[in-house]
Amino acid sequence: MDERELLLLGILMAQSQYGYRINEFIEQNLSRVTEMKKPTAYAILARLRDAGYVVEHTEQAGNRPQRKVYTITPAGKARFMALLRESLNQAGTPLLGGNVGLMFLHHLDSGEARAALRRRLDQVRAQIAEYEQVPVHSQYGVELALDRLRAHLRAEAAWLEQALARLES
Amino acid sequence: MDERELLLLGILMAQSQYGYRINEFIEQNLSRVTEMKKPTAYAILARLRDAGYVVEHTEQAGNRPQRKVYTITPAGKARFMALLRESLNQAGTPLLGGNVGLMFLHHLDSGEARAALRRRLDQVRAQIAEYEQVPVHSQYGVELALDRLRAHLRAEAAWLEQALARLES
DNA sequence: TATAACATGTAACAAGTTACATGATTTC
DNA sequence: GAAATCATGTAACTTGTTACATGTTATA
Repeated sequence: MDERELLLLGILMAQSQYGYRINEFIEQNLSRVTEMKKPTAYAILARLRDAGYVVEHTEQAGNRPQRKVYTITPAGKARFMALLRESLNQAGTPLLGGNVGLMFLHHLDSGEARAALRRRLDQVRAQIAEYEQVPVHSQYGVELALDRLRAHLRAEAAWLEQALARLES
Repeated sequence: MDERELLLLGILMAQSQYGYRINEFIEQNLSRVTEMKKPTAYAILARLRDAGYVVEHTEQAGNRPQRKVYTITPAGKARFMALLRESLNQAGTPLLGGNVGLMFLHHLDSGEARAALRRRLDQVRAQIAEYEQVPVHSQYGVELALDRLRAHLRAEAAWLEQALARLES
């Protein structure tokens, strides 16, 4: 199941768009949800077109470079719903990074270990603060995803606090 | 920063080992921490050898196929500590999957949306139950990493419950 | 007048996975 | 006698990233 394909189709469900704008939107608003880069977006858009999930028509605004506007087809909408159901029905284990370091924490003396975890805690708290300030752009359901990320950040902070408390004793 | 390199060096910090056993250990005990596959492990081991972080000596037990046993060198130990510090000091945003689906949850009618989240909740609860049963093999610091994963699974369950409650109202 | 923004892409590269190759040996 | 385990790897494939190519038009 390709989350990127679902994302692009989902964006096109709301309105027809050209690649540059889609990528721009992702970079500016969805950096926390996906890390898809520009050439990848263009490539997947072309793939979706070849598969008949979207149609492409070129558009020219004034004498600016021509745009390739993508519009989702009925087949694309069906594909979107199928991918959406697939994605929502699978929980997906949170395989988060940073675990390997924790595994070997005991190789540091307890002073350094605590200092490292404290630094990590500070970073997580900073991230939480940053997320609180993210504007509530209720476009699509971004808030739901952001809310989930916030919950996990808070869980990470709480876990670090608890791990630190255990190290103190 | 390559977590896999850190992992292999960390395993070799405890004892010299040959590739097959290392991979076996990872598959059996660390499937939740890393998804590194066999050929990748062999490749990184060879790379570490070329870099002088480990030395390789072949060993033959009876007339079984010969093993390449890897032993960490002083340079390897230094490298391990450097990677460990680097890994521990960076928090790393939990970029978890499944967010894209959530973004488009509103494309399902509320009945189906709730059903999907409930299924997801069931899966997360099942995973939590599974984790409770993981034997406490205090080899290395696996428990610390597992404890963190458990915390995130519980946070995910709590978040899903809350999201469901919001959908009901 | 230089540089950033607009708009689309290609090409080279990096990294990891799957499938396959090899050959002995224990287990069913 | 067949299949699984032991043990190491290679080769082909997949996927995505970075860097580059191209050409126009606002902006500093």
